[in-house]
Formats: sequence, structure tokens, C-alpha cells
Amino acid sequence: MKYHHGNLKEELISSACKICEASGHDHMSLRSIAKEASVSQTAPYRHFKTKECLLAEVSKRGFEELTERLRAATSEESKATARDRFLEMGLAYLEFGLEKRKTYDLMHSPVIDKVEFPELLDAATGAFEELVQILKELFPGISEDLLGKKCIKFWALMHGLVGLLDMKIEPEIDTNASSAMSVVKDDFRSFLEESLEI
Amino acid sequence: MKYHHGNLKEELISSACKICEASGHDHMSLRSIAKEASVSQTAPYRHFKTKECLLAEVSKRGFEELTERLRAATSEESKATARDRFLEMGLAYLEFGLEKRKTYDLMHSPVIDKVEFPELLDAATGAFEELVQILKELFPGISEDLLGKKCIKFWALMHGLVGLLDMKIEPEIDTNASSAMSVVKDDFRSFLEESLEI
DNA sequence: TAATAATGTTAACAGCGTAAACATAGTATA
DNA sequence: TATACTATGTTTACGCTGTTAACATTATTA
Repeated sequence: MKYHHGNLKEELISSACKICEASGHDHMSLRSIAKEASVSQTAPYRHFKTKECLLAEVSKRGFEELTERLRAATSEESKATARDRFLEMGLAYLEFGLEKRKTYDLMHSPVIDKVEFPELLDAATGAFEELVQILKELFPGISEDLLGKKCIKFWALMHGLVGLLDMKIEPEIDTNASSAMSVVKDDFRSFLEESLEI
Repeated sequence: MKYHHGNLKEELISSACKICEASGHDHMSLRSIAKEASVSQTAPYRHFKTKECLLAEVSKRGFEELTERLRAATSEESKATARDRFLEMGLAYLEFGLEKRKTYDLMHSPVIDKVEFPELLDAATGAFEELVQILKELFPGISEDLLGKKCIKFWALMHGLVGLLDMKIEPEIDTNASSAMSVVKDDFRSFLEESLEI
């Protein structure tokens, strides 16, 4: 066991990511992260000024993975139509939000003030840019105003859906049949397509 | 200063609400809440089994206020059309989310597991029910499936918008003019109306 | 080779949620 | 009315947390 770790910063981040997705960000303690990386509890302070800085890094990784997934979904290599690739992107967003729900929560948690972390803001904007690109392709020559509205609408709808999908707030309708949410799931494609209209 | 407070439970809740909206729920300590109510730091334990129970009560109050605002917005006393009252409800939701942003965050925070607090779940469902009612009025005889889809769509859109409205993730469009978000704000009515279609 | 910087550890601090033991006040019962 | 009981408050204490300061070890550089 050597005194100097060599790659501690990276290992702390991946330990933090692991703990975040396993237990949720409010159960992430600096000490548990340090322990996960087999290092003393104050070692992280050589690499991160505060706990929030480490959490910001985890959040940033989350946005980077989201960006990557969105990019893959809309990749032109798939030869599919722009509309289909847009739909794939919607699915990819939803899948990320549900699969990595706890990380997704951290990414949108007010505990990290994005204004204080420009790189995190960039990562988040990067994900948004994937949406902008596919919409520009889908609507060539679209006005900035309309593009903005479509972006916000899609993003809000997806973000809202992720938030609702594992909450149990549902209308008291058709309780013995499938829930309102599963209706959306089953019909996600038309749900998404409709979000293109405005 | 009498030993027995008389109305401590209520005062603890309102102190908690106050601190929540002032500082955000991750800065709410049981001790600071007790201090705000001028009482010893363990006094809350005579009224709440854990801190989470007190937070759940704050969250519940939030959903009750939201429900009240939605109900007021769609009140038939206004003599407006169902469509207009629906639009008012959308505005009311957004206003609540932005005005009481920190409470709104608590209400949707994963730190409180709604499944463990049936009364909280009821309060949240109550707000949702306001939406169900106005949509039933707006679309008489609507099928349960379609109603469910419209509910989810509206709810997700509103929830997503609140989440986005003070985040700075925006597309790089028209940077010298108004932001994409302000476009949505200016055109909120048509944005909302469109959400009725599906 | 010696000084310095980088990166680790240990010790200590105040603030946190919570439990246990105790104190006081209100209420029911004899 | 006296006494027991219950409800509701306080004090004390525990382990966990983020963070700082002081110290130890290794790597780098003059």
C-alpha cells in the first residue's frame, strides 16, 4: 500500500458516482466516499475544496452521460429519418432518467448551484444542444423563437415525465385498469410526436 | 414563559415552513426549527417521530396550498369559460412553483418517501384531482385513457417548466435577444392551450 | 543534494439527528 | 381533595457529519 495513491481524484469521483446511484445523494457522505476509495476521511480535501465540488463533478458526469446517450440516439449513422431519431432521443432521455434516477435527482437538485460551477453548466447545456441540433434538422430554417419554444416544451415534458414516473400522484381514474402513467408509457411515441406540434 | 407551550406542534410546522422557504430544505435542521419556535432542540420529538415526519408535514401544507390555488383558479364563480379557467390553472401552478420554489423543491424531493406518508400522498393527489375536474368539464364524456394522457401531459409540462424556469440550461439561440425561456413566458397561453391537444 | 510542492494522515471542532433520563404540568380517578 | 397517570417539556449524551489545522510522506525542481 503506497502512501500516494496516484489517481485518487478520479477514484473519488467514481466512488461518489457509485454511492450516489446506490443510495441517493442525501446519503452521500464525504467520509463514506473516502472509505469507498480506501483513503482517510480528509484526503478528498486535497482534490476538492468542499463536498459540493465533488458532488458537482458527479452531476457533471451525469450530464455527460446523458449527452452521450442523446447523441447516440440521434446519430445519423442509424439512417433513420430525423423524426424517428428525435423519437429515439425522447426515449433515451426517459430511459436515462429512470435508469439512473438517483443521479438524475442529484443533477437537478438545488444542493448544487450550477452558477458556481461553469463546467457543470456547460455539461448541462451540452445535453440541451443535442435537442437543438435534431430539431434544427427536423425543421430546417425554423425561427429562433419557434425553435426555443419547441426545445423548452420537449425538455419540460421529458423532465416532468421523469419526475412523475415514479411518483404516485395519479388521478383517480380507471383504478382497476392500467394507471394513467402506463397509458403514457404504452403510447409514448404518439405522446412524444405530439410534443413537436406547437 | 410557561413550561408547556400549548400549541407547539402547529408552531413547529409553521417555523419549519418559514425556514424551508427562506433557506431551502437542505438547510433545515431540527435544531434551528426548535430554536425558531423558542424551544429546546429535542422538544419536536414529542410531536414528530423523526425529522422526516415534520418535513412531510411541511410538504403536505405545500400541496394543500397548491390545491387551494388551483381550485381558486378554476372556480366556477369566475363565470369564465372552462377553457379560460383551465388556462388560469396553468398559470396558478406555475406561479406557485416559482413563488414558493424552495417549498416546491421539498414537495418533490426524494428525501420524503410519499409512500410512508399516506396523508401527504392524499394531499398531492388532491392537487392532481383539481386538474382532473377541470379537464372533465372541458371534455365532457372523455375516455379514461385520453383523460389520463391529458392529465399526465399537463402535469409533466408544468412540473418540467417549473424545474427549468430557474435553471440556466438553455439552447444557444438568439443570445442577444430574449432567451428561449422568456419566449415561453411571453407566449405561455398558447403554450398551455396547445398542451390540451393530443 | 537540498528546498519545495503535492498529497497523504491524524486530531480536533462545531453542528447534526436521535435516544435516554429527568422535570413539570395537566388530567383522571380514588 | 389527594394521588396516580399521561402529556409535554428540558438536559445530557452518543455517533455521524463537513471542515480546518498540524503533521508525515513522497515527488519535483533548483
